[in-house]
Amino acid sequence: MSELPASENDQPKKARRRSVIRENHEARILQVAEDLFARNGFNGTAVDSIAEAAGMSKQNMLYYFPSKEILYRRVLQQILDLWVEKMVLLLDQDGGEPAEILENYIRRKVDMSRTHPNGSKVFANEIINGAPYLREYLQENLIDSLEKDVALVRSWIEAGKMDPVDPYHLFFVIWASTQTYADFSTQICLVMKKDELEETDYQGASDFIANVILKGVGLR
Amino acid sequence: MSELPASENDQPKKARRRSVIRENHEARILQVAEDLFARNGFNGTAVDSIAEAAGMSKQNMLYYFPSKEILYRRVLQQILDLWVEKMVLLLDQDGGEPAEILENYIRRKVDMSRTHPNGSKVFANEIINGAPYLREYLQENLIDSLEKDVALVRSWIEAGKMDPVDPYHLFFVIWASTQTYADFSTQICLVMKKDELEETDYQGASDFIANVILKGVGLR
DNA sequence: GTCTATAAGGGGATAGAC
DNA sequence: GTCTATCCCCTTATAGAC
Repeated sequence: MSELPASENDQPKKARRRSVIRENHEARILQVAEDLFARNGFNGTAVDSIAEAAGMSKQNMLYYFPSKEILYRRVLQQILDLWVEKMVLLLDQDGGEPAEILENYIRRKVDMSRTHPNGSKVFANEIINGAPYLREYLQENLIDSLEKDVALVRSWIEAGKMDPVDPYHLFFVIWASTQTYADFSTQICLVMKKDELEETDYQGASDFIANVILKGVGLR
Repeated sequence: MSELPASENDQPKKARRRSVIRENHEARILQVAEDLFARNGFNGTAVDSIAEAAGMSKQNMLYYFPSKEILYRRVLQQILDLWVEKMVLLLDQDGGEPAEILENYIRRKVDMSRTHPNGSKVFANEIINGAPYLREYLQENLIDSLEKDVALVRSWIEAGKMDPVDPYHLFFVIWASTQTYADFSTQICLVMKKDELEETDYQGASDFIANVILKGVGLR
């Protein structure tokens, strides 16, 4: 009688409710974990502190994510899925002009720093520390899409639409410039003497980066 | 008889030899500590592993640096002294033209990433994690020198020598672009499919950043 | 799913002999 | 200055009751 057949469309209330609880708890854990990993790094974050922030006991948290490493990998995965989906490539607007495509890319990346600063910081921590957990993922996912973007930029150069710059350095500089408003926000806030960055700061950053880079590579 | 007066120019051999040992050991510890803190962060670096890399026992290491935090602060201090001395300001060449001053600044910063990548990574880790240890130092040292640099850029703009860009964003972008070749070298190596960056990569980075930014702000 | 209890180990730091 | 021995806390993770 306690055996519940795993029927899809006739799921008993009990089972359905359990899975809703699981989803809610997992989502909450992932959210606070991202925040804490961003602020304290992997080693600096105690499982206990994550559980506390999520409003449950450590043991209960470990019921959902059996180990800290598994949880960390899930946090990374969540970030990367978002980045790959929205950020990595230029190619989602084939028809546009180079200047328009590049400017949109830059503005989207700054916007990502504004809306997902913690994800960016977790990612930055990972990379600085040698990318122990996501080296493979980057090799399998980042490289190919970047190659396509590089080829696109090369085609613009060959068509005489922009200056003959090195496309790799172009992307490295765009990534660095846009992500710095998330990763180094502490330093930026410090010198700007404010507690946190405001809308206008991100706006100013987008404008500056887009203007300087587009003009700098001969697209404006 | 065992009491040695602290005379300056008549120091007994024994004391002098001891102090040489101390200096050598401290230097070696600081060096390997910078490397390990860069790769693993503060929390990810065991005192034991620093001692081992320095070729001595943990207890012996703690004789020179009584605590891990004291050692870490010294590592940070060492990096910052170097940066402040050589990097932070534009002002050491009053006579030059804006384009020349800015280009030199950019090239020096890329060079810093090449010659002191570990220092840059330790610094980056600190900032990303909210600058717990060097917030004060930055407030006392970075802000003032930046303000001077910002004022200088403003004077260039007022003199009509360059486009009216926001000087703060200019510096944030220069910092990010130049430091990324140290901090994110793992990612850069990954997509360039090489084990480490070479001379020509830094050269290419300097050229790209200097060209794009100078042209981008109307200085070329 | 959640709790109490606890195992098991790592890591920072100190005491004291030599 | 260096070594042996040790303390003790923090942290991850598991066992088992409810």
